[in-house]
Amino acid sequence: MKNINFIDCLKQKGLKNTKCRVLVLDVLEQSNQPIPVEKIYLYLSKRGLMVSISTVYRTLETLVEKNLITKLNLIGEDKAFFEYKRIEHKHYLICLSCKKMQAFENCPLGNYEEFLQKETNYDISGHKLDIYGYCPKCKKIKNT
Amino acid sequence: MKNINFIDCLKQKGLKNTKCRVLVLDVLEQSNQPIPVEKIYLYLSKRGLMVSISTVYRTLETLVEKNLITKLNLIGEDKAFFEYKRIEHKHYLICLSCKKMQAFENCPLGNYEEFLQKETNYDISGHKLDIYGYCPKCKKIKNT
DNA sequence: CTACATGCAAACCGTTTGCACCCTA
DNA sequence: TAGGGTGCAAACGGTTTGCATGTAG
Repeated sequence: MKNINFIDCLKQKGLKNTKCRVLVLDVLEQSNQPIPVEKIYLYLSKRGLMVSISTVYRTLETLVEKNLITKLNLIGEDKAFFEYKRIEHKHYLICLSCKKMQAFENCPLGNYEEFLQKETNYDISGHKLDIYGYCPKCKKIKNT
Repeated sequence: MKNINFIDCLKQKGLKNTKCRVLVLDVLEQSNQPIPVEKIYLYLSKRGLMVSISTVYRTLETLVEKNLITKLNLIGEDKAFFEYKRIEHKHYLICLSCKKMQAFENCPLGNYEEFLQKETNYDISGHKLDIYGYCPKCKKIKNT
């Protein structure tokens, strides 16, 4: 029962154990791609948790602050997406047509950050890389 | 007088030559970093062009459609930024504290897109890479 | 002269907030 | 039982839109 992990996880971060928080973590952890707020809200209610949308926003904000999830801004979307923060470093290949987001794990940056840090004297904390294109299905449709 | 270029440019794209469009292109072309809409609006009025904010939005939308400028969504900003679309391929090193955006031109992706295209069978059209950190100045402040 | 560009104000939509109430620890 | 979490509704801020008017080609 992984939800117990989430409960511990919340406790460690000094957060109270709340149905909403646990379920949000669960929903995001289950998903293999970032989700917009409305969908999170929807999933929660599907699982029988009726919360107000503002609670969802507040929950997400808290979990971002505590570094348990990540907020994403994607091209062509004017709302925020969220994803569970895994240990692995991930990037997404995003289909411009169907919006499907497929993760790929090997990061092409390599040790470029270190190099850039030396070169610019910045204190680099991370990067954001998304690759855009058309998935095999949409590519076919586009070309017919 | 580069504005003549812009006029030609608009004509080529089948757009009417408008003060607002030319000036927006000029403002973005002048800037060495992406600008939010309000600032564009401000610059226009500084240069003596009083337009309504909706015209600015419509202008930007049009120019994006015609591939003359690019719309950006940046982490931690809930509004859109725009930049002039140059031939060179650029990425930004963004300071999380002062929000300064410094471009760097050598793209660490190399031929990774080709590789990914072969591997995934996607039709890849581009990518978005931003690197985040603290600039030398803010880094110093942060550590004191 | 006509299609497209603009101004204005209202609508929109995602997100945030103030306040009263509730519940976890 | 105290301090954080929640619901509700209103506010907010960036962006879009409908419609009447103006203007480039």
